[in-house]
Amino acid sequence: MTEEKAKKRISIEDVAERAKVSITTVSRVINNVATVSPKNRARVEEAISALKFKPNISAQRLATGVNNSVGLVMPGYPGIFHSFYAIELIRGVGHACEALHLDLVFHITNGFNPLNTNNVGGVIFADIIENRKQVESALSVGTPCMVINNKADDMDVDYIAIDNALGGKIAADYLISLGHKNIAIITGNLSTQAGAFRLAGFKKELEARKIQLAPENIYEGDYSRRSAHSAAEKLFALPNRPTAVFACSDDMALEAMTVAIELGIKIPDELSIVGFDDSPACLYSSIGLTTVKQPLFEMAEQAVKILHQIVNEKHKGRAKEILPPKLIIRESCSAPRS
Amino acid sequence: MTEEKAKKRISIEDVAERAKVSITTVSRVINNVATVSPKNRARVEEAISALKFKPNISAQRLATGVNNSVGLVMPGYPGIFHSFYAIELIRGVGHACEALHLDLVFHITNGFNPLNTNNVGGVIFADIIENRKQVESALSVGTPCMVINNKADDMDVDYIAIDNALGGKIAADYLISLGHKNIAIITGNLSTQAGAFRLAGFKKELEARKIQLAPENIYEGDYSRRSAHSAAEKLFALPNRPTAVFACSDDMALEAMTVAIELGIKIPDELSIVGFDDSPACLYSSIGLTTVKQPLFEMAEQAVKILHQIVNEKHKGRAKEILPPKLIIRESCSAPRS
DNA sequence: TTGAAAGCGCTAACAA
DNA sequence: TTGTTAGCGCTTTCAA
Repeated sequence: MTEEKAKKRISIEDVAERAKVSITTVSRVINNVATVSPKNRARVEEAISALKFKPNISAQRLATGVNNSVGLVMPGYPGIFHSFYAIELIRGVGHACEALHLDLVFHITNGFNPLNTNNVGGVIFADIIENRKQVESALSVGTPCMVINNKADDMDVDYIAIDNALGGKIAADYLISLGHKNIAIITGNLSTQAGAFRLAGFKKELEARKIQLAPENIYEGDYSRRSAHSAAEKLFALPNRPTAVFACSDDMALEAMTVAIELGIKIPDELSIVGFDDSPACLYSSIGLTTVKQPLFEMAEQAVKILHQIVNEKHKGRAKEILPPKLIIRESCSAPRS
Repeated sequence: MTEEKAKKRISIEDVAERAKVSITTVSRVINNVATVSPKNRARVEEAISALKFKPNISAQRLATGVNNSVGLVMPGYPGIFHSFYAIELIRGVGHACEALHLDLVFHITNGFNPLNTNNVGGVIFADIIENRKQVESALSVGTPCMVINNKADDMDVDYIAIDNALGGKIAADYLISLGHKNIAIITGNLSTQAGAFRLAGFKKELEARKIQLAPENIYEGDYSRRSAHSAAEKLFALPNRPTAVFACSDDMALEAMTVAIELGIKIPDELSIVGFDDSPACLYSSIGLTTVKQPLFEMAEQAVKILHQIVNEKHKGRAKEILPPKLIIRESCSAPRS
């Protein structure tokens, strides 16, 4: 056998040998510990770059017990990745991880498979729909968790969410202030918090302002364009057609707009529409969509920061943050024609 | 001091103790080794679930030297995440990782910061724009790498890409077969392979079919809607206005369509448009966009599978795969008006 | 079928 | 300022 064995990865020992110091000293320069003589530091650095040494992170984690990575678990239902929502979360989390030098471990879940959260320092659950079990399981083994986009008050977990009720209120308030009295809503999926809260906030504001919300003016959608399409058709065929509609997502608002245009209904003159999300799609519709913008990116970023504090035990108490959405006015609304 | 110390994580030893076996036996059941008596196996399993034990993955990796995670590094330039391209890659990679039980470590890069690829089994580089150095560095320390969307023939690295030249040819072929003779192109960024190859394939096919491509019918865009907007304005103002245009991305095609409509040019009667990507935006334009679809999801999935083979030394030779795009016909093209 | 013990590559007392 | 050494939690010979 003259065969060579595969050359093994180079380790801290190889570096130590070449630099003629102990592995401890090498470890010290890796970790920027001050107590290393300039001479030794230089030699170690030379050896590191000559050998192209990169520390073995698994070994570091095992030795320190510290794991500087965060898991991001997202529900894997079809279409989620084509939603503006998911993209913004990934971007925000990614950005924050980058800034904090955290590894981002990305996990798409069906909600049922058990999750081994033991290889991450903490976990961010982007929404909890089907996967409450996974959150509980992570919590039970002591993994720091952060839930995004759910007011998870029933769960003894830290969370950060959008104030969806406020979002509904903002939409209602704007439409009312424009003078509308016959207002409709195409809701999101009401089994999601976002869907339910937007409707609730909207309703409440109408009530407070003494505007009637007729039952036939409430149409339950599910965020999909399909659902908005049929909702819009029914709404626009009403004998007493609403002069304004609040669609609980931009996709749905855009679809409603398309239906209206096909029907020859003039926007915003005959119909005002407000959406929710401020997705890029708004910008390229024929009529700029007025919408309620949610700080998704910021929410995701903030989630990472808080999780990081929790992991480092720098966070006091449960985090329960609620971020306000805000109105972006474009061209799709006006006062009703009298 | 009556204070309790934080309870430590439960380890294989705790399980062994409770099950009254050695840690070796516990390790065996974790790893599904056959040689464990049913009785012991049952006891270990009981202990594991009672204690909610989850193996420490860093320790496993250190002990085995095997790292079942793949890094995905994406360029971090602004806007990438709003591109259909990036999303499809993430989806495809995520899906394949899920199927192969690989951890996906997501890394957004500016292209300059050094990358420690030592904590992943292999790396997928989604496109290489600014970050050729990072690829070379990963390669030099022996990390298995896979480049996506670049025919990286100059780099001794495995890659998988789309046949962009074929994409250009397909678009040209379709337009020619419809009877067009005055055809224009709005190119992508020509400093990217995709941009350059699509143009080259397009040009070549026109030449082969003896169709003249006038210099003023070639307009260099950069995939952005802005660039397409000004390109379209110039193109449509030409004295001898083209009857067909191939825009090298759907976004650009859609923008060109918008400009045309504003100018009162009828699509497809007076102008045929073909795009590239088959992004979801196509479906919701007023006129369905005929486009060249690239198998991005499949490419990403395939990249993971190949990388996985490489890591496990089950791949013979360099992978150099090229996937064909295909034409999706919708409503934006017709024969030219004679 | 089982267990003792030697690492995997690194960090962190502790001693010098 | 430096080095020795004992782990971190797991896998894997090797013997029994």
